[in-house]
Amino acid sequence: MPDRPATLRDVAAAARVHPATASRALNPETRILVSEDTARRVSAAAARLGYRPNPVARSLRTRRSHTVGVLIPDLNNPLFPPIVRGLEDKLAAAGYVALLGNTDADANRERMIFDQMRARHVDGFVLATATMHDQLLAEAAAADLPVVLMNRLSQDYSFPSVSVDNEQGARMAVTHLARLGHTRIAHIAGPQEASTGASRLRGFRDGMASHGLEVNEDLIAYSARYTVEEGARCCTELLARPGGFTAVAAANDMLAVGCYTALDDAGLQCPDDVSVIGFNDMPFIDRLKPPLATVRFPHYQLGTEAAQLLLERIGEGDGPVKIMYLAPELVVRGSTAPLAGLTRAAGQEAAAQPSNPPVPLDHAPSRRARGR
Amino acid sequence: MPDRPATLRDVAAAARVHPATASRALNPETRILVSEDTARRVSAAAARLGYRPNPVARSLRTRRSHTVGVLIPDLNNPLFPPIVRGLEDKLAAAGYVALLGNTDADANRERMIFDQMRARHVDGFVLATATMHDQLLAEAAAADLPVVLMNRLSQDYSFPSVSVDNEQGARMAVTHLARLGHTRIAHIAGPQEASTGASRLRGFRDGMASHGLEVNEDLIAYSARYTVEEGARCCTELLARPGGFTAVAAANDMLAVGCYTALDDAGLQCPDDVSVIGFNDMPFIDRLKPPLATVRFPHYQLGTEAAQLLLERIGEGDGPVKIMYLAPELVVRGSTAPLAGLTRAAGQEAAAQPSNPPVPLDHAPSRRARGR
DNA sequence: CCGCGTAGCGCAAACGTGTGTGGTGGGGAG
DNA sequence: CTCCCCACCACACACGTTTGCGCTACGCGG
Repeated sequence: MPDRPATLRDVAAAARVHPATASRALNPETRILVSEDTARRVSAAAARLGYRPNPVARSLRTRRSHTVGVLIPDLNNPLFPPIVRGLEDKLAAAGYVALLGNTDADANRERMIFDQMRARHVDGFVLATATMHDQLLAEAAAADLPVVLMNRLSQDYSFPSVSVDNEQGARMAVTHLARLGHTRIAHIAGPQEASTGASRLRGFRDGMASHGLEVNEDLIAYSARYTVEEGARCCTELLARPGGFTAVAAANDMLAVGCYTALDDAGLQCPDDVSVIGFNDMPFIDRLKPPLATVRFPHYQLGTEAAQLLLERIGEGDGPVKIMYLAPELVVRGSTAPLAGLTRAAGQEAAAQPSNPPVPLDHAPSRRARGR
Repeated sequence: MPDRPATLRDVAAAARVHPATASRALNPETRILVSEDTARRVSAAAARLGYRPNPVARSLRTRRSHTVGVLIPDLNNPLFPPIVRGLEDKLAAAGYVALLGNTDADANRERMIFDQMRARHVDGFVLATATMHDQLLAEAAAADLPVVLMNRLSQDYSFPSVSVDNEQGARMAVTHLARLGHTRIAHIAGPQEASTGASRLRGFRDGMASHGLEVNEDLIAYSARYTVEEGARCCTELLARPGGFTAVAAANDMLAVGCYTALDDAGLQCPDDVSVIGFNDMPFIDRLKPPLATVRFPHYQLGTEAAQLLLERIGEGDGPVKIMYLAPELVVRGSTAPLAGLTRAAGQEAAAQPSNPPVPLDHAPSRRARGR
């Protein structure tokens, strides 16, 4: 065996043809240009020599790196691993590979990573980072770089995107709480620079209105980031305000977990004193102290759809811009309970059945906690 | 501005030198070969044109892709995101980028991904996949490909590796349970093809022996994979065997979570009826129903150290093979309690202080559950 | 029989960079 | 003054692949 990996010239020599012919014979696109006989001969030689085309040389020539950049805030956020897996699986099936970068919601870091990836000549970008109106999109558009937005939208430019229907999801959360009898419902809003934060707030307001509930601005706290700490801070802040509340809808599971800590510190019980509902249905969130009720969307599929959209953009150049929404799904768990003094039956909605195809983690049917 | 990105020839032309000279002037290694004056001129021209070296062309020439392959079982396992971040951060600082592949503990998939990455000419590998004696290592060694093992060892070949001291960690878990008064301690072993599974089992046996406790084979169940389901299956199996037990040390947090489900299904309370301790201190594991006691190791640092070792291998060719162990740390939480009938004081060990630098998730000091 | 279209293949030039080799000029030593 | 050495730079080629172009041979219609 050769210590040096077989090159196209070796294959060509073995098949007694010119390297150019070997190239055409091996490329499915151009195989029709060579006779069937020689194509077979070349293929045989390639197989015999264990030939593997050098993607670096190919990239240099074709100006296609078959890599895409994926920018996310932080891989440690349990929301992202399934999404990233969906992305990578889909991309890998098409011969692409993802370079992922964690921006930590830092604009400078984001800029650095973006430039670095552009220097590496990625064929496209999937942006799941939070900031809404930034210059990166303009640059990418100017450079004709395919970009797909994930879980965010952009009004300035029109980019393909795939995201969950956040307004609808927030409405569903509010509706659930309202049906349990809650009227004073608080909201911990996400960062308003993020489209998820803004649209979930809209959905919250809309849902309250449609149930004839007053939206008291005192019952809305604005978090600066999607973290447990921020959730705790906001919840504590809400508890200090006058009026009080019996339920809180958080814009995100992380923020909801923060509520747990804040309620704990205040000596309050969830769900007996305060019902809590989150958003995202992060892995393992169903195993928390009271299992967290939340709004689920198919994480893995979000990734595959984003990959699909990007591949279409890369392949066909510019077609129609597709904006895709995935339907959210209410998941009722033990962190919400009927308002004290109501009949138990008020809370007996059927919990949605877990039916995401690829999330391999155990979703054992968690029993609803009994209200007392 | 040029629609076409500036190339080295453009820079050379702007500085009135030959491209070769420009190349040498810009490369820190070879800068001494050109006069200081021209070096300055070239640098100025490069800056003015916004020149970014084309990494593809450079890779083709230098046979260095500045990419490394990272193979892990499954990104959805919460253990891995912090590790991967450590890896990527360290690699990025050195100008490298990680291509990560999820093997799903499937040998065929692993083989495919490995080949694909080799085809992409990665400069090295970080292998965190579980199977111990495989052919991939032999191939990599034969091809002189730098390889670093993460959380696994190989006796056949000598590869650099970084992992937690699994035996010591398992001993610490057993010691903790023994000090609480438990004598009948069960073990849910990890897959024995994985070095973690084997060494934690050794540590368990060793710990039991050093406390003068009998290691009954009936109290050891072997899981096929590190999953919640397998943990539940094994725990149920243990419960069905004669003799009984009052504490269980799982080889992994996932398996421990499975114990929760199994105990729940059997109508048993943790920690009142059975104490449970895990291994890894996965993110969010401190927020479970009873917060899970476990053995922690610095995840992020595991990643950075692996990256460091790999970079050394890549840079300096072959030096001494370093085998690095990170010290584990016992984390006592509410899932373990003194054996019923003992004095409370027996369980009053000080909980280890959380002091990992980079794990940004909230580790609120979880109060120990009171044994009754 | 000739011309032309076409299938099939070879030739060579790229893509952008790194590097071995050679050549030129100037300065210092003999 | 001559020779040599060294600093500095240009030349050319290589890395492995794709692709536009042109050449040859063959078949077929006029």
